[in-house]
Amino acid sequence: MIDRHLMKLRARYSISQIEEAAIRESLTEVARYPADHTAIRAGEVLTFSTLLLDGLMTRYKDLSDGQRQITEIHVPGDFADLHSFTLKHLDHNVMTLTPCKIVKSPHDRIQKLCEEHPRLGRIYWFSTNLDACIHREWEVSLGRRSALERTAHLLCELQVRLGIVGLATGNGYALPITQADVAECLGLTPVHVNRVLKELRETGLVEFRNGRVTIHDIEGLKRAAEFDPTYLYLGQRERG
Amino acid sequence: MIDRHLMKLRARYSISQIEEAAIRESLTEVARYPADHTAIRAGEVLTFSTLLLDGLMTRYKDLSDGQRQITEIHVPGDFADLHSFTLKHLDHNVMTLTPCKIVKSPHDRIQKLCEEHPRLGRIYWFSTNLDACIHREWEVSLGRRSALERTAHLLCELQVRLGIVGLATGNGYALPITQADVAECLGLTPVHVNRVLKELRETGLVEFRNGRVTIHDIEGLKRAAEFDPTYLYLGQRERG
DNA sequence: CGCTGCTTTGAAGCCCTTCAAACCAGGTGG
DNA sequence: CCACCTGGTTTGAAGGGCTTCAAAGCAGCG
Repeated sequence: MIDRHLMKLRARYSISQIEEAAIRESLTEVARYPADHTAIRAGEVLTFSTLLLDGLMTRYKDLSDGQRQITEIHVPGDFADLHSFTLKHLDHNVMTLTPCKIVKSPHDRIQKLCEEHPRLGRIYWFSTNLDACIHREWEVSLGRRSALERTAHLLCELQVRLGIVGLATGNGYALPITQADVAECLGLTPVHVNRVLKELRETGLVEFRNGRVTIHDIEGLKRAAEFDPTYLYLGQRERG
Repeated sequence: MIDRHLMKLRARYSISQIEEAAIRESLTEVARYPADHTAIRAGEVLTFSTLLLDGLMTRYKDLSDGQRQITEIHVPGDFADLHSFTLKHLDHNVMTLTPCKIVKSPHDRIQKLCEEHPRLGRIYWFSTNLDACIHREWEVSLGRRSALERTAHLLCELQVRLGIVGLATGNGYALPITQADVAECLGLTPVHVNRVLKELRETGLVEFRNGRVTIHDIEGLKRAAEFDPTYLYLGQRERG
């Protein structure tokens, strides 16, 4: 059930059988949410974190004029809100982009897990810091990259992150979201996202149609995005 | 020496004398850096974290064409790179904006601190998550707010964060950085930052001159920025 | 007293937005 | 079985916010 979560962890750290069992014990209730469901509202007191098993979720903030900024996309294997373990309530909302399956991890169990397995505690701390790395890279995109670069960069990031959990090949991946969703990630209008996607398609780099990303030229796409996956901290990070 | 760090912590948590002593013991060497000094380069292996005592530092990323995006400003009392405790090397650079005084906290001591004082461990975990909150708020600014709103928002954020550590009053604070630095925070050109600052000045909201921010209308400024400080998680977070 | 780095201002241009409408596919009901 | 509806995609035309390029102004300093 939590295979993808373990794949994500093991892309950076080795996880022993004992640790794996401890992680499993920290999980409780499974739930399913429909698409476009706000799972967590900013400000509400949380007593558990949400591990995404299947589907896509996002963190987002709304502005008073109805605009919305998505600050991160979550793929299966991610905790959508592990940071709520320390924050207790969130500064942002969390919603599903697609129908999702999740499993809850109560904060008292996470605390027990961290106390009994300090190394896992540090790995989960790392995991929240990895979210911050993604936030920083998005800041760079939003602040300095052109619409085309930004779009290409997002598609590269998802290719890598979905690839880690076995949901992407070199050719592409399922991405059953709308162009409006992409626009909310990129700080653009849906109209302009549409034009950018057209350009990416016509230059033969990548195609995003019918909820699927098909990459025709991965190297060209990375070049267009100036994509450097270092910020995703792949590869084993310590022995043992 | 670490008064401001303690002020920052105590703005959210109570810290006992024992915990305070333990924190002090985790610190070693003090260092001074000149302005515009790159203290940490992306990728280099780190064995300690850097606590900023005095001055201003930033996290930033460079792009191949020479553009730069600052992803966070650090004020006295902040760790510039507590996340290096889990990341071991950074995905970004850290530099001084002004002459700075820092103190180092070796990772092995932080680990000891967290093991012997698990509550402090969680508070430091929280602290890195607070950086992520700031990153998210900046994503919103960069993605959705106009140049004027963005600028006003940054000035509000710094007013609050410097206020926590006793470096700002309701009237303003010292901010000895250039308009070009501000531009690198906001994803704008220095020229446009200059025009926006002129507008903020002429509408009587705030003045940024000679390395000092003078706030003439704090409520108006907050309104212009749609500033909501919730994301800074002020106020006591638990009993005890 | 001229150099240097920062700020300020002007003019022109472009990237992206805005507004509007057509197109298209899938689902529903008559 | 097709007309209709709905949500998403696509395209066009006009406009605006910010950039780019250029140069002048200004303060601190050797």
